[in-house]
Amino acid sequence: MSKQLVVLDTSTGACCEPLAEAALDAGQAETLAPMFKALGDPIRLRLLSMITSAQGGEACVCDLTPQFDVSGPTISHHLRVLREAGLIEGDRRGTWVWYRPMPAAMQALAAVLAVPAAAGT
Amino acid sequence: MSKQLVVLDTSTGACCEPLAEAALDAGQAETLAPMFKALGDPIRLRLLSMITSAQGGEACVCDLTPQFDVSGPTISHHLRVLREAGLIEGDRRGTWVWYRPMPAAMQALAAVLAVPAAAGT
DNA sequence: CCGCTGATTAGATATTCATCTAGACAGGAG
DNA sequence: CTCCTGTCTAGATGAATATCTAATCAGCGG
Repeated sequence: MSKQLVVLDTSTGACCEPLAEAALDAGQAETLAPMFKALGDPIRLRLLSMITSAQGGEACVCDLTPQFDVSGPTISHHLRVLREAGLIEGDRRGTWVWYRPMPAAMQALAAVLAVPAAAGT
Repeated sequence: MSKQLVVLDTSTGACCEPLAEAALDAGQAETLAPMFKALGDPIRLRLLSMITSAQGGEACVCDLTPQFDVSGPTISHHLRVLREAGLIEGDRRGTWVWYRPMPAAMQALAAVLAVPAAAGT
């Protein structure tokens, strides 16, 4: 289910193609902006980073929470924001809840940040 | 004002490296989160996209403003947020002001979104 | 200098957000 | 069932934000 499209144009055989040739339209911006907004908090950025780089591709809330100076409910709130933005998903497994990244969403954001190669040159 | 961080390790000279192997530390998150936050508004996202994909790698405020339904000062405010986040820079040329993207900053953000390729493997 | 156009700054306001405490819900152990 | 631990929800509050109008600054042409 989490098999996802690769937005890269590999026809030339090179990676890092200039993906952002055309400007986003209003609808795309309305879709993508909430995802970027979700990353606009240091705690959420670290949470996503921890989840994404975790062994096995997922992380337990019980391992995430103690790494921050804020209360448990605050971490829960931030995880919910990331989840509602479509950047992560989670499920309870017995006592603990585990979260995984959603690669397609992250790739969609990365694509927006691809600067046309000829920008400066 | 405009500080010039480069959070990327480009020492290998190769592109598309798996940059997000390790989780961000608190300091990196504090640096990067304001940049993501700046992109967390549809108008700013479109502004950056327009500037980035503009002919010649820069765009005039006079061409950007009419494409939105908000007032001139509001566009000016959003451009300032993008500028203070280090994502764009601008200068006045006679009557008009032109903005350009800052590719290093955008690449730093894209690197955070690189999902470790071996996540599932 | 005076007026005109483009862009930014200043101040006001209504909304959104991050955080907390208190309480509820889920699941396992005795 | 009862207790305990882990996680989430609810409600409150102070701070940050997006937007506007009015005013200011920068440059150009008479």
